[in-house]
Formats: sequence, structure tokens, C-alpha cells
Amino acid sequence: MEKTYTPESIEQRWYPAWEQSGCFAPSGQGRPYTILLPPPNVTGTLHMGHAFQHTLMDCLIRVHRMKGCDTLWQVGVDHAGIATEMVVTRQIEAAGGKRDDFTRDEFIDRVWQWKHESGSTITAQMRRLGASADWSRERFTMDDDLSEAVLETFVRLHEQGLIYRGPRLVNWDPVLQTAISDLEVVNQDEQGKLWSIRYPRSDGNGDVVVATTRPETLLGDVCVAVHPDDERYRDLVGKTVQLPLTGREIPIVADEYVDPEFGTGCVKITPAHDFNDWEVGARHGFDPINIFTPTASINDNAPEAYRGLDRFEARDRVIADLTELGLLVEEKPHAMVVPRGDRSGQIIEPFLTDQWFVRMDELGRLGLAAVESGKVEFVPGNWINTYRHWMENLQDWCISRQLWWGHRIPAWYDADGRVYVGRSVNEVREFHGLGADVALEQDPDVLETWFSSALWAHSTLGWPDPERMEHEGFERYLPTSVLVTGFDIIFFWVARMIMMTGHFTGRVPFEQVYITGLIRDRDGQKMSKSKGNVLDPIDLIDGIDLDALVEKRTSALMQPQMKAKIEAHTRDEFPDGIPAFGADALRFTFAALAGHGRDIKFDLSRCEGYRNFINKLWNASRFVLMNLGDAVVDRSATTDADVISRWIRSRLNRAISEVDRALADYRFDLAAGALYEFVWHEFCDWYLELAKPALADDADPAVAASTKRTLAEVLDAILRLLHPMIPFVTEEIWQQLKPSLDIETDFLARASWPEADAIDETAEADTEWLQAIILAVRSARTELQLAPGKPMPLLIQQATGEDRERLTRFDALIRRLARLERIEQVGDERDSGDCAVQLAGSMRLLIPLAGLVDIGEERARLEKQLERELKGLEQAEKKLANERFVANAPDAVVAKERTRLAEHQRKTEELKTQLERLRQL
RNA sequence: GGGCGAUUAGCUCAGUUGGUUAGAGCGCUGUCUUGACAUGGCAGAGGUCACUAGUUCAAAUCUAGUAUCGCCCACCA
Repeated sequence: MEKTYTPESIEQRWYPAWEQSGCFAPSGQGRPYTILLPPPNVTGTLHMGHAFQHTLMDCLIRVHRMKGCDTLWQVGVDHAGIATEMVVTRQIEAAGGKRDDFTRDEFIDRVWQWKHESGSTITAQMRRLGASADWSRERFTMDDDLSEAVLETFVRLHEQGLIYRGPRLVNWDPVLQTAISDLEVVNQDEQGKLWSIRYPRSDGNGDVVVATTRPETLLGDVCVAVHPDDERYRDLVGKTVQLPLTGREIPIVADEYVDPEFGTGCVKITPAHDFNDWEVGARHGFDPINIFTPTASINDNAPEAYRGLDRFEARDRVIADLTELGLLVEEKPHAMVVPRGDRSGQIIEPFLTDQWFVRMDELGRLGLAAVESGKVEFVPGNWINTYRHWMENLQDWCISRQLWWGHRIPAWYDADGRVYVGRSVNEVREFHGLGADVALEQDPDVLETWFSSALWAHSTLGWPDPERMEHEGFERYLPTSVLVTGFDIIFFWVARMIMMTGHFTGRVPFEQVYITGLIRDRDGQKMSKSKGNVLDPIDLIDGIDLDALVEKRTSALMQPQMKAKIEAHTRDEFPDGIPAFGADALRFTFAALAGHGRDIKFDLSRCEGYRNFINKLWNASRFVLMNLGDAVVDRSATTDADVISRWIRSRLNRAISEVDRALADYRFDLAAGALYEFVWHEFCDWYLELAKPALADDADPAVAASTKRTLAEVLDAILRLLHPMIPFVTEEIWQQLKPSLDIETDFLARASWPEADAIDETAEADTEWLQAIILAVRSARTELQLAPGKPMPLLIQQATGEDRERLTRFDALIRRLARLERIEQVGDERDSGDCAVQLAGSMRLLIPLAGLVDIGEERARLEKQLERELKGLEQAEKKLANERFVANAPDAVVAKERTRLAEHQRKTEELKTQLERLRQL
């Protein structure tokens, strides 16, 4: 083995070996354990959020595989309608073409071509990360069988009356020219303006003033509304006003919707362009007047002067004209909420179109019940509130999109516009008795991506085809065990899966949902391309130099003016670029940071620290392997006489229990922490150091054999425990270790998970005693600035019988680790005035100074210790002096406090006495 | 407007049902090239647990309120 761990030299090797050996396929044996990968976009590349979540999923999968479960990680990619269509459109434009030059079929061919080119990018990256998925079952949401599931779902929901088509006000993206769902609209706080406009009364008796943030929609106003109880306007209800610029006369109506406190208390009502106004208009029986084309330009329903203007030009023109007419009362800045499309970033228009909807009342109740009943459990549990709130306020789901890329809606229209839904045009003709002479045209729209994603759990398991369900293990793997995902898709995906899988299979898609935090940058900012603070997980694995990183972050920016700022910030945060940490270090970092209920600030220094940890493991393994040599370890060697080995085994058992408990609760951070602590601070810092004398030439052969066995077995267990988090390096080391243990299993990836054995209290007590004495000597040595390597004697007073026995037993170990030339037990008559005194348990440890040290320094040291003891003493005394504490606290707590008090008293006395002796010198 | 979360060492975070002198990593200080490892060893310094009031023998932990920050949801033109 090399002296230093170098990830690049080992990580490439193991993945193909695992994959080719079929390590990742379900075994068909044992309890099923299944995780669904939230399918990433086919056009996408792996980002930090993926890498984080995939690491956690892979940990869970690998642990359960090692525990003997029938483990299935179902992976795949999503066709991602709008996102993919935008990417391909941009490619066409970048090549100097225009999307309009393509027919629908040509465009779709082009997208498929891109899918074939880029579809494997992200899966290749997942392999670099070590994701142990069963790639033979990889699916794409537009595969034939998954498309069949979509078709079947649509038709059945339609038959059940849960899908309907109709004219509704929807969120319309005028640039992409498609409807989008409520969820795809992000409401942003922006600074806008509020205009007050005068509407003259038809009877000439003055006017009313309305306030609006959208003056251009005035052209589609149907009435003005006031609150029914508003005294100011009571007499006006039923009267009419002249709608400026249009020549139309519109009535004044009374409606509770109006807030009399806001503005003038008069509201213009534009049903075709505002969701609230739609409701108001409907209540009062007005037909909406749509003034926009699909690109949000003014259409022919408006006066000629405005036709053809886009919505922003129209606004300017309307304001100018109103000003000229003297009808503009006021214009003032106004903080408002602007709806924007989450993909395009464009301002969304409420727009009247025919769309397909899924009725959500019944499905919503089903989805709510699945969670309320505990069949689906959120981790952390408080996410149930978010889920419940949304489910209780569901709106019907707009599923049609005016796009080309996606599942085509299985509906056909005849010449009269009658609609027929069916699995195919032939089925439609047959069912409805439509002859070949009746022309049928398929609905041009496609279904939104989340419609097919919602079926992911059961469609990937073969639904609705009974044969495929049998083959894919539908019975066995559904419900899946846990879904690992971010809170941002609880509504988009989690809720809809629960509803769809529930509705069609009567099962829940997963038993638990583990909601992860968001990966943010060092400063807590969300990572985004436009901010230029994105980290690429592959760059953390392979490393990247500063210039390349800057180039990557500043190329193809939407806002080129950000370039200088991004570059400066990047050069500040990564002055030396990013070193190659390797996939294992990145994975361990993710695990260690994965606490509950909070986002994660990704700090490179953590990654570096865990890379160092792996290096530590690497070198500890080198040490073990070096000492084991070529021989097979004697696994019958007894550890009875080897307290130190019994101790590390006992500590290992504790670590195993802790890791098991942590992982059961999805506390990857605690599991990682427990392993870090055990490996570094117990195994390396103590056991390996204590093993050195035990393996020396002059050591007891029985203890040497026991030590060798324990070194090998504990390292083996460590590698198994760490494997789910750091699979590559553990496999590499384990392959070298396994001959020593004569293990037949081919890969660590399918070796068994360690089981915790009994705790050895005796061995732990002995070793703690040993550690205390060594630490005491080391500490005194450093504080008195004695040469660390200089051998010195240690005198011991007031040893109990147990102390004496242990001193004899551990003499060599203490001398070696505390670097002492000899240990001598002396009586109380030995004056300690010339010694440094350290207290350990009941013992006084004397280090003869022989003028090596300034007495003043020793006195200062003792006074510092005395101060601490006095503080503890005071606290204990105070507690015990409190009668109510003694009366009410549990006996064990009181007894503990008494022991503590006695200990502080004794130590305080010792220190005082010793200080007195020094003073007398 | 409603909901959720956070506030603990210079930084990033643990702290399980209330019970030692509140822990870790990184950083910092001192020291050591000891045959596994300087991506290291050893030893240290560093905290009024945001604030206030309560409950309790006992509060970082429970309750109420305050402040600051973050996120989600919501139709105020």
C-alpha cells in the first residue's frame, strides 16, 4: 500500500467490478428493502443536491444489502417536459436555427436524439459517486411500458369522472405559450406601481377612483366593485360608469371581496385576467372579456388603438392616454407579488383556455388519509404539517401542457369538437361506433411531467400489466421502504405519488419519506448558476484548478454583468482551486453533515477533514496489514488474558449499536460521528499504540496472537461499518485484509453487516484506568514543559489494592505510552516537595523534578487545578445543602452528587497540601 | 395573514425521555520529523447555550413571551 491515500488510484477500479459481478441486483432472498430514486431530468447533470441524496440512499441500500435484505434500488430518469424542450430549443437556436422550422415530429426526433446523447451523463456520474443501483432495471418515463401506464391511468381516471376538460382561468406562460400548474408559479416580491384611475359616472355626477397594479387590464373590465357595507358607495351600487378608453359603460356592483380599507375601496373587475376577479365576475353574471392573445399581446376585443401591442407596451400606452385625458389620479411605488414561471422566469398571466384537469377532492382525501393513518410516515415528523396543509387546500390539477415533448393526451375530437377519450383512436372508434368516415384529430397537448412521475412507484414495478407486475416483483417491492427527497417536491411529487399509487393499487408507494435539507454554499446561499456559486460534485471528487473553476462559473451567464463579482468571490473562496478529495471523502462529508431539520452549508474544510480521516484509516490499515504479514490469523486465539483487546472489542460493540441506532433514525450525522470517533480516537489513538508493545519481539506470545486476531477482526468490522459511507476505499483495503482472515466472500459490497456483541465492563474499566494515568502524566509533562521524549521516573502514592494490581499488570504499557523509565510505588512518608503532583483516581502521581523545573511554574499549575476543583466542590456543596434536592431528586442522582463532592474534597485537600509543601521549600 | 424551523466556542454543527465542570470537527496556541499516518502525534486556550419571565430540588433541554434570521403556504386590487 502507498504511504498516502490517493482516491484516484483506487476509485475507478471497483465500480465496474461490483457492477459486473451483479452485486447490485436484488438477491430475491430475505426481507425486501426498496428505495425509489427520484428520477432526475434526462437532460441534467449531477448537482450537489443529487449527490447528497444519492449518497444517503446508497448508504441505506448498502447497509440493508449487507444485512441480508432483498435490496432493490429502482433508478431511472424523467423526460422532464418543459425543461427538456427548452434545452433542445436553445440548442437549435444556438446552431442558428429556429424552432418554428421544425415540424412536431422533427422536433420530437431531435429531442430523442438529445436524450440518447445526454441521457447517460447523470447515470455515469452516479457511478462515479458509487451509487449501487440495479442498472438493469433503469427506466425512462417515456419507455413504452411506462407510457402505457400513463395512458391507462388517464383513461381510467377519465372513466371514473376524475379527469375533465374545460375552459378555466389557468396560469399561462406567454413566452413558452403553455399552461402551467399552480405549483410551477413562483410568487416573487417585487417593487411595482399602484395607479389610481378615475372612472367617470355615466350620469355625470362625478366619478369613482379605482386602484390597480395592472392598468392595461382596464380594457377588459366588466364592472367596478365596492363593499356592500361601504357607506361611501352605497348609493352608487347599480349605477354605471364610463370605462375610459373603451367607450363601454360598466355597472357598479357590491361584493364582499372588496376591502373597504384598501385604496379607495373601489375595485376594477377583470374576470379574464385575474383569479379573484374571475370569481367576482361569475358571482354577478358577467362574461369575461379576454383582451390578450396567447403571447399576451392585446387582441381584437380591445379598441383598435391598442391591438397588437404587447402587455408592457399596452400598459405604457394606457397610462399615457389616461394622463392625457386627465383620468390618472396618482402613480406611486407599490410593493407587490409578481407571479413568475419557475422555468421561464416570465410573468405569468391568468388566461382563459381549455385545459385538462384532475379532480382532486377524492384523491386528496385518500392522500391525506394515507399519512394521517401512519401508513406513510414523514421523517422528520413535522413535515406532516406542510403536507396536511397543502392537501386540505387542494385545487384541481391542470395536467395539460401546450408542448410537444411528453405523453400525448389520449383524446380525439371530431369535426364538431366533441371529445372522445380512449386508449387508441381505434378503441375510440369502436367504443363510440364512429366509422372511418368520421374524421378524428388527436388533442395536440401533452401531459405535464409530474403526471407520469406520480406513477413511478407502481409503473416501474410493472403496473398495469399483470405479467410484468409478476416479473418485476410488484407484490414483493411495493410499498417501497423509504423515499429520500427534498421538501421542495413534497407537493409536486410525493403527494401525487401517494394519491396515484393509492388510487390504483390500494397501497402506499412508500412507508417512510425522509426529507433532507438543502445543500447551500459556504455562506448559506442557495446554489444557483446565476449566482455563480454552484459546486459540481465531480469537481470535488476529481479536483479542479482555480482558473477552470472560474471559467465554469462565469461562462454562459444570463447576466454577464455578474461575471466580475462571481470571479472575485470564487477566487476568494477557493484561492487554490479545489483539490481532489475523492468520492469517498465527499460521501462521508455528506453523511456527516446530514443532520435533521436544517439546511447544510457546504464547507470545504469539512470535506478536507474527512479526506484526512480516510487517510488515517488508510494508514491504520497499513499498520495492521504490516503486522499481520502473510500468515492467516489464528482465529482460535483466545483474548481472555488480553484486556486491551477485550476493551477494543467492547468499544466496537458500542460503536456498532450506535451506528445501527443512528441509521434506523436516519441520523447519518450521528452514525458518521460515531465511526469517526471510534476509528480515530479509540482504534488508532489507543488500540494501535497499545498493540505495538503487545506485538514486540519480547511480548507474551498468547497476547501477541490475541492482538493480531483482534487487529484483523476489528479492522474488518470497521471496514464493514464504513463501507456504506465510503465504499471504494473500504473495498480496496478489505481486499487486502481478507486473505489474513481467510474470508471467502468476493466483495465487501456483499459481505455481512457486523452484529454487536456483549459489552465487557471489566476490560473497559481497566482500560479507562490505564488511560487516566497515561493522560495525567502526559498532561503534567507538557504543562511543565518537560522534554516530551525524555524518560523519567514516576512515583505513586496512595494506591489501592486494585491500583497496585493494575500497576503491576500494565507496568510496561504505562511506561511505553507515558514514556517513563520506571514506575515505583512509594509510601506516604516520601516527601513530594520536589515533585510535580498529579491526581488520578485515588492515586497521587509524583514526577520528581530534580530542579528541572521552576517551582513557580509547578505552583501555578497546581493553583489552576485547585481552582477547578474548588469550583466543582462549591457546586456539589450547594446542591447537597439544598434539602429539597436531597428529598426530591432520585437516589441515584443524589448518591452521584455525594460521590462527586467527596472526590472534590479529597482532591482539593491534596492540592492544598502540595501547594503548602512547595511554599515551604 | 397562517405555518414550519433556526439562534450553543472564531467558523460549521452535535447535545436522545430535564440530572458530572455543555461536546466534536475545522481554525487557533505550544510542542514533537517516536518505523502506520505531518492529510500526523501529544498537550492546551476558547462558551452568560439570543433575551425575558415561568414550571421544577434541578433547565441548553419543558412552557409563555420578545428579538433577529431563514423557508413554505395565502386572492388584498
